[in-house]
Amino acid sequence: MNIGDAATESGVPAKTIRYYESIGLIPPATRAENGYRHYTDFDIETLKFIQQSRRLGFSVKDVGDLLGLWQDKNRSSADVKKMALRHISEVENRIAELQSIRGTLLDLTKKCHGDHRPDCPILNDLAGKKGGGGTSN
Amino acid sequence: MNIGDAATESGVPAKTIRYYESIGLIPPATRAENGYRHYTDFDIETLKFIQQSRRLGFSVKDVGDLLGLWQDKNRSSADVKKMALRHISEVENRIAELQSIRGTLLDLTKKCHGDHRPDCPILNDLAGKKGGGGTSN
DNA sequence: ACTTGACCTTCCAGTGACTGGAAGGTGCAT
DNA sequence: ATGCACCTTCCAGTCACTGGAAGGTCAAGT
Repeated sequence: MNIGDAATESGVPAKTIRYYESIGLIPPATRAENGYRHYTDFDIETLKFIQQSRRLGFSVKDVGDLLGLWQDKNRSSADVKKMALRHISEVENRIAELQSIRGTLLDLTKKCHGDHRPDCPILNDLAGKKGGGGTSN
Repeated sequence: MNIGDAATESGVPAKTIRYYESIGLIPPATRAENGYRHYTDFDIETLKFIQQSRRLGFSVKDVGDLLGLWQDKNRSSADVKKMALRHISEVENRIAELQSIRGTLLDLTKKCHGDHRPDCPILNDLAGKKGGGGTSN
């Protein structure tokens, strides 16, 4: 299977497959006589594994670790779970940050009448000046 | 005021101030005879405005637009509000994505016993295989 | 006068995770 | 023989900084 088909099968773009090879996330593909990369069904599975891990927000470095665990038949599931729990906590921190940002922005937009006049509590807040109204955030 | 003091006052690191100048987000600072950049109180306010906008997750490009509106006394508040609302919707999309990721990960970690044994539903899912459990995904 | 140390300057490189594009080789059908 | 889709490598760009090297400047201390 050439890289284009591997890309279609796995959902990972050909460019990204080459990139993953270049950073050592996947081993160098075997080559045909013409120099084309060649992929097996196992390679496709690996690419799908990477794809799904990335979709769940694991960093490429973490994906490397997960791949190692996946292929280590002597792994302990505790190691995998630990990584997942740590990642969950990062995701939760990020969600909390974004919710705080959302709250502030909603508050500001509520205060802004949003018409042709220039007066705007959003800009006032960004400039560090107190808004017109009551309690914020 | 030299760049170090401007950094302390505004909360924007000196390196980042130079960077903002290099990409044209802020105009080139005036220079003292020795070549040192010189900042006024107005410059500090601008840097604080940028800092707060970035904290709220606006891209540097958006911050440029916001700065333009801030300094345009003929702006309409509707333009500002529109930008804020668009940004809120992006933030909300991102939150939804992260919550979906969080849900999937929580589900997987619940199914993983997390002990010395290698059997692990997390890895099975990443590999695209159905988990062991009864309930459908 | 000299040295030390904290500033400041510029420029180059690296981060993370790709993505786009140029320049050129290969395979297959017409 | 030609066209086209595919493959190859390598370089550059994205976003928003951040680190570091190499060197100039300034005020204080000895």
